[in-house]
Amino acid sequence: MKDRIIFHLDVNNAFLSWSAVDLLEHGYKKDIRKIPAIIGGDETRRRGIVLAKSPVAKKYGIKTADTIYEAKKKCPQIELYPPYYELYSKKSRELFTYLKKYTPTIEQFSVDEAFLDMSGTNLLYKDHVKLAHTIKDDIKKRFGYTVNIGVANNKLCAKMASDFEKPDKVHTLFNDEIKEKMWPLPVEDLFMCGKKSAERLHSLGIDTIGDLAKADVGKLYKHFKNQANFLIESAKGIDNSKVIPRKERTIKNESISTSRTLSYDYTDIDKLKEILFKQAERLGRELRQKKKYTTTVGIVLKNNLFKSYSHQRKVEATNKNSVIYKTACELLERNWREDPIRLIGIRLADLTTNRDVQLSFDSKEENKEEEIIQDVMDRINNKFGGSSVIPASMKKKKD
DNA sequence: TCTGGGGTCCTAGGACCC
DNA sequence: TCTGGGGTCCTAGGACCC
Repeated sequence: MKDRIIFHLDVNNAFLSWSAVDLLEHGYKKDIRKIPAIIGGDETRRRGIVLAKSPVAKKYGIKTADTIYEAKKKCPQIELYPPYYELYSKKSRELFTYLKKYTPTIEQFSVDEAFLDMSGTNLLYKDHVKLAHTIKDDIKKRFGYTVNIGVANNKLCAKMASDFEKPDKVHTLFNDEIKEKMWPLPVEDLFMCGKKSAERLHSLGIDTIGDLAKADVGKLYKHFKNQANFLIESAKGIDNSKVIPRKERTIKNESISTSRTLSYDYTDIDKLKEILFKQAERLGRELRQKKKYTTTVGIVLKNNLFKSYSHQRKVEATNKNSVIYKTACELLERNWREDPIRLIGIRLADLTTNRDVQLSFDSKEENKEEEIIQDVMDRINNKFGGSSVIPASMKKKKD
């Protein structure tokens, strides 16, 4: 079998770069990529964490997901900019549209990451490494920000390669380079080996990816169960997964969710329900937009001690705000431990496309009426955003 | 004013059925 | 009179990713 050629493309400091480009386009004098700057959440609303950092900020030891408080301690003159998610979606769409001209086999891995299967394009592109450079440079010229591209024989190695040295670089990690380029790295650098797994591996004396590649599956099985084999194969640079465009992907139990960190801890169940109401509405609308129905409604709570707990329940396939809200409220009533709540959210899981439910005539009539009302409200809310229209029963204060 | 928000996947344990 | 046991569905919790 011929070797595959896979690219992994990663926008350097995506949120910060995209904000920087947008600010410059709007006449802002500073390029925030060149100063100690971060994109971060709102501290006053208790969402103060670092979402992206400039290379200078990184030099001060600031890491993604640090608190803003920590970041300021590490670098007092740090400049903080808010995130603009709509801008990021727009930049992301723009990028993916552009990438499609090189291959139709693109997998969007996140808002700023993509896998491209370049196998079989040898006739078109003789030198894939050169092509990667061309794409990288063209993106910089066209869009004004830099990317890293990893070139390898599978997705895992391409992903590892794009992570090597940043920014604005192309790296290769072909099968014959794995020992030399990947094995000396610490295990925590291995994709899908997170903090918990890395800690355990270190405690077993497995420190580098090379150590892990040579480890005995039997010995690791005790600690990692079925994960053991996967970790060792990954360390060897083995990965047979395909590049699958989103549309063609089948997800086992598709879910959508929304959650909110509250600006102070709530101890009043009615206030919690008000939040659930808005969330039910938002998810209901998303469901209807996707033309899907949910069969599982769940809530998630995080208390003042950062302890999270969740409860879920199967429901008849539905896309109605009222059912989602009612179920969420019941779950809250039954399971809230009366602890101060820092975060609350709703999750809809096991989404389906068709609603194979038998309805009685009466409920059909009721249904129709609710559907008409919901449809009108959706259209207004989609147009004007958020909860422009809400039932009178919910008309009062905001979060 | 220290610790976001949106996802996928896996596992353990209990209920229930034959 | 010693406790079967396989399969499926469901829930809660957690690991991992960005």
